Parts: sequence; structure tokens; C-alpha cells
Amino acid sequence: MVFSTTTQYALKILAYLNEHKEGLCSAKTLSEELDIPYKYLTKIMTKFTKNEMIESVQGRYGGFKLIDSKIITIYDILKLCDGDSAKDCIIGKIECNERKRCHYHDAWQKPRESIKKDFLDADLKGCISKES
Amino acid sequence: MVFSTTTQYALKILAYLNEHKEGLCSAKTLSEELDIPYKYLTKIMTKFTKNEMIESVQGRYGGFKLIDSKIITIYDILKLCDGDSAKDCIIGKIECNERKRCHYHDAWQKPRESIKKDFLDADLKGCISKES
DNA sequence: TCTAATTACTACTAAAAAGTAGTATTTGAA
DNA sequence: TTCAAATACTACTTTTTAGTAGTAATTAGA
Ligand code: SF4
Ligand code: SF4
Repeated sequence: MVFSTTTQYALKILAYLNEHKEGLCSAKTLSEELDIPYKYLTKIMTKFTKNEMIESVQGRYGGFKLIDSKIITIYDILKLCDGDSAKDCIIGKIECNERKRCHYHDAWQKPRESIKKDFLDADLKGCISKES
Repeated sequence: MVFSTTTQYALKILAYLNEHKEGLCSAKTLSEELDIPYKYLTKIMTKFTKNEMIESVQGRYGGFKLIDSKIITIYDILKLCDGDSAKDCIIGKIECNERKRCHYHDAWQKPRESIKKDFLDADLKGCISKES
């Protein structure tokens, strides 16, 4: 696996919110639309809210929405869901420093740069879904 | 995380074997040199052997070695350790087909190609570790 | 033949991730 | 004011992954 189930849920949720900027999306709607276990989803949503990645409105007719002014990168999402992973090297746990490179460094170099540049640093709102 | 602990162990082990092609490496040596729990390591090694990714010699003075004739890609290792992941799309679990692309497809496109081409398809033996 | 060092096998435990249950709190509208 | 529908909170269960324990089988060499 590359991204955890939680991260994948998160990506789906935020993409959905991004496509429904007018008004609020309830956890029920998100759960049904995105096929994510309701209770698990609410757990994630609360975490997002606490970390000020999204806004929540409580009470009846409440729900969630993106914060317009806020730029969220995919790296932000990863940090929040998978913890402190996705650091510089994504292989990780293999000892290395400037002097000593692991066996895979060169092969990993290009993908690594591409992930960082084209994906992790990408603003969520800049990603556009297509249907054709 | 990007690769599971098991996969990371596997990558380290195979890299080590690749750098010690003469003779056999015992589980004890591998465990100590690579700082991998002995019992966990032997479990992995047996699996590799069964899947004919490496050769084992039992009994005293036994150990493990790569099979010279065999090409092992990083994708092979992933398949064996993480199960059926690392399929075409590494985000996975997000529904898509040729008509409907998920929100992240374009941003993911380049990293995805790079991972596949430069890393997953790379022959283990072609990766070279450096010390300077 | 015996032994010590090794891999192979079976089964268990611990930790982490994913998922579930129940209740409390909030809040707009009837 | 009451109520229904929503988020927030606390705690638990299940599943998966990581790690451990003990023993059997193998084998080169003394
Ligand atoms: S040497 Fe390169 S690929 Fe290997 S662990 Fe370090 S940064 Fe990652
Ligand atoms: S649309 Fe592209 S990025 Fe999204 S799940 Fe499908 S292949 Fe992966």
C-alpha cells in the first residue's frame, strides 16, 4: 500500500467538499456518497475540524465545509492522517545521510522528487476531477 | 507511511544479499547487520525462499543467497510483502475508469509514472549503493 | 556418530489501524 | 419551548501487522 485507508478516505472527503463549496455537507451525506463508514468518517471529520483544515457547523442543518482562505496540500492531509510520515525520504527506516546512500537511492530519486513536487505540494483545490 | 515495515526490511535484506554475493548470509548475520528482529527476519526469509526469490541452504554453515539468474524488481518485493497492492494506481480505493477520473488524477499522474518506471520496474541488482 | 549451528515450522502475543456503539451537546426551526 | 438532526466525545471491538517463543529438521565437520 502507498497511502493508508484513512488517508484515502481523507482525500476523497476533501475532494468532495471542494466540489461542493456552496453550503454544508453533512457526515451522513459524505458517508453515503463516498461509501465511508459513518462513524469512522465522523471521527476523521472532527480531527480535521480541530486542526482547522475545515469548518464545522454544529446542530441541526449543520455540516462541514472547506475554509475558503485556507490552502491545503496533500502533504497536509498525509501529515494529519498517517502521522509524521512522508518526510524527505519516503522509503524511510533505511539509514542514510549525505555520505552514505542506501541501495535504492538513485532509483528512488526521480519518483521521490516527482511525488514531492507534483503531488504532495499540490494544493487540494488545484486538483480538478474530470468526467468525460 | 509509504512502504510497510515488512517491505522496508525486505528491501534492506535483498540489498545486503546483493552486496554479498559470494557465499551465504545467515539469518543471524542479517539480523545483526541490518537491525531486524531475528525471528521476524527468518519468517520473511522463509517466505522469500518459498517464492524462489532467493536460495537457502539448511543445516550448519547454511544461509541465504540471491539466485544469480533471477531478476527481482522492487515491484516483486512489494507484491510479496504487502500483498496485492501497488497495482496501476497507487492511490487506489478511489473509484475511477477511463471516463471518470478522481480529483487527484492529474496531480498524481507524473509521480505515478515515475514510480512505476524508475522504481517499481527497477531490477534490484541494478540499484547501487554509494558511500563517499 | 555426535554436536552445534543453521533453516523450517507452528503457534502465540503485542501493537497499530480500522471500524463500531452509545451518549452528550449543539442548534435552527416549527 | 420543544424537537429532530446534526456534530462532539468516550469507549469499546475487530482486523491487520509486527514481533516473539519454542521446537523440529537439516547438515557440515569434529
Ligand atoms: S539513501 Fe536516499 S532513498 Fe535511501 S533512505 Fe536515504 S534518502 Fe531514502
Ligand atoms: S483517477 Fe487516476 S489517480 Fe484517481 S484513482 Fe483513478 S487512476 Fe488513480
